[in-house]
Amino acid sequence: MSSVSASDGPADVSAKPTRERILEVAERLFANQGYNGVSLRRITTEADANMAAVHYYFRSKEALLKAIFDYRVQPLTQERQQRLQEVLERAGDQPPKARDVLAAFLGPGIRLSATPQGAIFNRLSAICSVDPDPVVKQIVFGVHDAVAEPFVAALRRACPELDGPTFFVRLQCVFGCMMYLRADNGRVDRLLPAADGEAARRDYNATLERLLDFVEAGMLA
Amino acid sequence: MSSVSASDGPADVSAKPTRERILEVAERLFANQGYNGVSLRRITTEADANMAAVHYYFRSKEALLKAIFDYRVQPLTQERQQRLQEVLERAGDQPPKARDVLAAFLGPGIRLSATPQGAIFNRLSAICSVDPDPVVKQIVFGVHDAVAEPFVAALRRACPELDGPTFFVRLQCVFGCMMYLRADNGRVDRLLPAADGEAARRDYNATLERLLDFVEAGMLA
DNA sequence: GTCTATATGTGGATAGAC
DNA sequence: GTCTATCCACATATAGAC
Repeated sequence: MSSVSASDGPADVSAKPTRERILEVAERLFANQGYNGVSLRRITTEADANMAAVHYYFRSKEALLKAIFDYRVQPLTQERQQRLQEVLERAGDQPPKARDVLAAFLGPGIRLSATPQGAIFNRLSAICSVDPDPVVKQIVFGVHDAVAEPFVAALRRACPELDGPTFFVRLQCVFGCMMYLRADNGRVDRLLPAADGEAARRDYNATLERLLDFVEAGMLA
Repeated sequence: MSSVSASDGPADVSAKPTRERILEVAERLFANQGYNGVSLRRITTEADANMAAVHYYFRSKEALLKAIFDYRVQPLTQERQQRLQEVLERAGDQPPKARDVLAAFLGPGIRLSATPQGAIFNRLSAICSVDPDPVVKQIVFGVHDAVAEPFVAALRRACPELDGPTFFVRLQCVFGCMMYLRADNGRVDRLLPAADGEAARRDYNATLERLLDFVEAGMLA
C-alpha cells in the first residue's frame, strides 16, 4: 500500500510495483465477483500486467488469494488480540463482560470499513467465508482460527449460564451478523428506504454500536 | 419429490424420470459446491443422464437453477405468507409482536432442515444469497423479494421506536443470523465441542427457539 | 426422449525470447 | 523482471443420429 512515491490516490495505480498492483486489483475484483468469478486474465489486464507476472510473483491463483489474506489479516489479528487482552486484564479474575469481548472481536473488522480499501477487504472476507470452494474455505478459516479460539473461550466465560447447544446457536448468530454486515450484499437495501442504508453506511462507528447492541442483547437473552 | 412408485429412499434415484433426477442431483451439488463450482457434466453424470438432457428439459444451466428455486420456494412463500397473515389478524389494529413476525418469517425456513432434502435446499439458498455472481443473485433475490416486503413492513410496525438507520442495521443482523444458520458452513464447529453442534442440529425446533430468542432480544434492545 | 460427437469459448499454467 | 505465444484441460451449448 504505502509505496515509494507520494501517490495521487488509488487511481494512480501504475506508479506502484507490478506485484502490488496485482494484489490491489485482485483484492478488488475478488471482493466484487468472488474467487472463482474472476480470471487471472482479467486481473492482469486491469493491473496493466500480464498472466506470466502472476505466476512469477505468486506461483498460482490460489497462492495469490492466500497472499491477500496474509497481508490484510495480520494487523486485524494483532488488534483483536490486543483488545481482547486488555478486556481480560481489566476483568481480572472475574468473567469479562460479553459486550467487551464482542467489541474486541467485532470492532476491528467493522472499523475496517472506514477506508475504501478496508471496505473492499471486508467484502472479500465475508464472501470467501461462505464460499463453497474448499480451496477458498481452507484459506479463510485457516487465517482466522488462531484468533477466534481465545475470543470464543472468553465469550464462553462471559455467558456461563448458557448450555452448550444454545451457546453454539448464538455464536453462529454472532458470526452471521458480522458476516452479513461486512458482506453488505445489498439485500436489505432493496427492502428499506435508500436514505436509511446510506445513513448507516456513512457512520461505521454507529454501525458498530448498533451491531453490539444487537449481539449483546442476543447473547444475554 | 413424491414420484410414481414407492421409492426405497433417496438412493433409489434411478426410478424417477430423468428431469427429476437432474433437479435433485443439481440441487445437492449446487448446495455443496455452489452454482459455479459444479459443471453440467458432473450433474448429468451423477444423475445418470447426459449433457444434452439438461438443455432439452431446462434450456440452460441458469434456467436449471431457476427451476430449482421456483420449485422449492413456492411452498415456503405460501407458509410464510399464511403465518404472517395469522399474526397480523391476531394483532388486529395493534402493532404485532416482533417475535411473532420473526417466527412467521424465520420458522418455515429453519423447519425445512427437518428433512434431508430441506436441509440441502437451505444450504443452497444461503450459499446463493451471498454468491457474487449477478446471475445467481438475481434469481435468489427475485424469488424472495415478494414475501420479504410485507414481513419487513410488519416488523417495522413492531419496532416503531427504532430510527431508520438502526432498523436497517438490525434487519441486516436478522438476515445474517438466518443466513448463517441455514448455510451451516461448519465454521463454528471448528471452535466448539462437537457434541454441542450435533445436539443443536438434532433438534431443529430448539434451534428455531434459540434463534428467535436471539433476534427478538436484538430487535428489542 | 435419449444419446454421441463436436463446436466454440475460456480457464490456469508455462516455455522461452528479450 | 517482463513480455508473447501457446499448451492443455474443461466449460457450456448444440447438431444430428437413433
